[in-house]
Amino acid sequence: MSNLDQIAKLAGFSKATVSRVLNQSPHVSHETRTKILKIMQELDYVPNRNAISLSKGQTLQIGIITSTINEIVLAFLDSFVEVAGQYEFQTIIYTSGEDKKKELQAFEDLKRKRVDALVIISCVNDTDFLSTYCKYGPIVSWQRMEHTDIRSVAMDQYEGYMLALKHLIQKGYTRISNAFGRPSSINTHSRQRAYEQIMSEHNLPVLQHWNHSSIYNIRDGEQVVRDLLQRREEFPEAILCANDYVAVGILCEARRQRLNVPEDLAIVGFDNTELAHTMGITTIQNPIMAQAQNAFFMLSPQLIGRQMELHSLEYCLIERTTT
Amino acid sequence: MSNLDQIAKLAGFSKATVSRVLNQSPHVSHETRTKILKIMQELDYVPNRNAISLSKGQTLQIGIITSTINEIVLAFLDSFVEVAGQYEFQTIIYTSGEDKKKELQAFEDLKRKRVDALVIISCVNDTDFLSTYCKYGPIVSWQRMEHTDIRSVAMDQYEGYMLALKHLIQKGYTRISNAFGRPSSINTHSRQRAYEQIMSEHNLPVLQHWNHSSIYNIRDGEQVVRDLLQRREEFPEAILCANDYVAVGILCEARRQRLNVPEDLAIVGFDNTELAHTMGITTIQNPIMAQAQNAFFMLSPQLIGRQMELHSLEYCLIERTTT
DNA sequence: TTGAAAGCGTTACCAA
DNA sequence: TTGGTAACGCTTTCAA
Repeated sequence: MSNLDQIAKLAGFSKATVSRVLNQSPHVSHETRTKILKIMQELDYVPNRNAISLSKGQTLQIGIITSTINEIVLAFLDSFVEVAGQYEFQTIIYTSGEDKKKELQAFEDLKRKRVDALVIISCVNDTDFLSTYCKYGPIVSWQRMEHTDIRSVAMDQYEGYMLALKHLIQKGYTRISNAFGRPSSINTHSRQRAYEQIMSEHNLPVLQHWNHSSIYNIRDGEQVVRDLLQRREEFPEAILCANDYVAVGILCEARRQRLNVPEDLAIVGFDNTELAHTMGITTIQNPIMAQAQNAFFMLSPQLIGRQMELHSLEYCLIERTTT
Repeated sequence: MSNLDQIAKLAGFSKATVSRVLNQSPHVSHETRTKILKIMQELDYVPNRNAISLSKGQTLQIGIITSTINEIVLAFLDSFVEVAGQYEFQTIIYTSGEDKKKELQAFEDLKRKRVDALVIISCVNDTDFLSTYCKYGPIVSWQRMEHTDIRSVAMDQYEGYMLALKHLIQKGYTRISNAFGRPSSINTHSRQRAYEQIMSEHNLPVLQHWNHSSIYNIRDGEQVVRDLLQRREEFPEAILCANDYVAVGILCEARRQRLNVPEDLAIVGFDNTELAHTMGITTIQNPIMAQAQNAFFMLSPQLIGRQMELHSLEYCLIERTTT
């Protein structure tokens, strides 16, 4: 493998000049440049990334942290990789599996300059603690955060959930249940707030066993239906789901149990993923791609010294066949 | 940010000794070690990754190349990140979007020592050309490859497809159609070979318009059903799919078109993903996780100087409700 | 057990 | 427009 020194010697110039050619400096004569470029080509030379990173103090790598990669995360991840790539940044995945120690490695990697910035999709460490890492580089979060200086790119789900609730009530459903995600998350709190508010406003019944938590995926959704069926006489008319995948699970299991959707049970998903479209599930359109792009845009002032305009975000309801 | 030099000076030792502490060298007195460790702690010191990578000539990063991240890729990616992480390796995603130039960047990054190794999930460049990069580091592929020294971790899909075909024939289906993936891929050729062989062996009909190519996802699957319905009188009894997602699309669209599954149309997926289970789709179990682990194991001799035993791979058929 | 010094391969500042 | 040289922060070899 050839290096700058060899190129310089062969060309009869100094390393400095070769470096200038590499960095498209205007202060190189045309002649010199062509000569050096020719030699680089002959030697099949490419600069060593580690040396550049060390010297510049910048790696052009961004870490992205998630407890696990599922289809919801995928939509965000995919969009983020795409937009970061447009600005020459690469993306490194850190999956924690909910392990605090493992998750912390990503933050340590910011400190040790392996990555220039960090994007949190989900995290389990204390956010106040995590925000002490902000001094090592910019950090943004998809997951909503409180009491920290880590900015979040997500929207308050209160609005979106409200949309779904109003839709159900307007359609005449009154016995409304929920399949929430992480119990302690801000999203879940927002959703609960919306639910409680509207149910009491309209004087609608709320049964304890209608509200499930820690429901994340298809299998969890299937289980919810089986749980609800335990008390058939108190069966809800509609269910709001943590995400579309939960809705898929509920829909499939409901069919398996000979329930008619939406007559026996109406279902509303969340996110408007491809699958919700395919299976005809009414859902809330969550602009994930726009949020992923915003995540990069929020990092960009510190990364590339450029302020980018953020996409404006808005929920909307997509009515399909499950309500 | 503190560095080795500062630690050394404060501790009253040389950089070499501090470095030895960092690398758990046995040639440091207990006293010295504790003293140095204490100072590191006080200064909140962590070594700079770029400096280490430059000095050692190793980055502990592995690049993984795919044209796009979809759910099938996800299963592989997720498992690979997991196993690589166990050996302290991080994973960098390169999505090419089928763009040869963009894809090549990953290989250039191997050359410029940004990554220590490469895993190809799918690629569009000429494989003979790509294999010239093998001299810069180990490369393995999930996608099957021919005529190169890039080893593949995938199985010949002939076997798996045969399993599905025999199952259908045994169940009495005779008008069998296909939804293939990338037309030029080795997988597709294997599948076609299996199909042609068994159909001629059993003297079964093969209609031109039964065989679709470039069918990759749910939407493509939906379209296949609409296409087939164009000629209702020549409608097949069964369809084999490129993957489970295609099968999902076909199943959903079939229902929408009031076709009964499996009476009017039997469906067989491929891969046995979570979704196939949920929707009760008969499919071929493809040990993706084992293949992802094998991918790392095949790199490991050159990466960590250790030969690992590969998982043995085997297909099997999972019968559910769509056949 | 410790230290001095030469790498690793760039960039960037100051002169010329 | 060019060159010399000091960073960048660590590892590793050779001596002591």
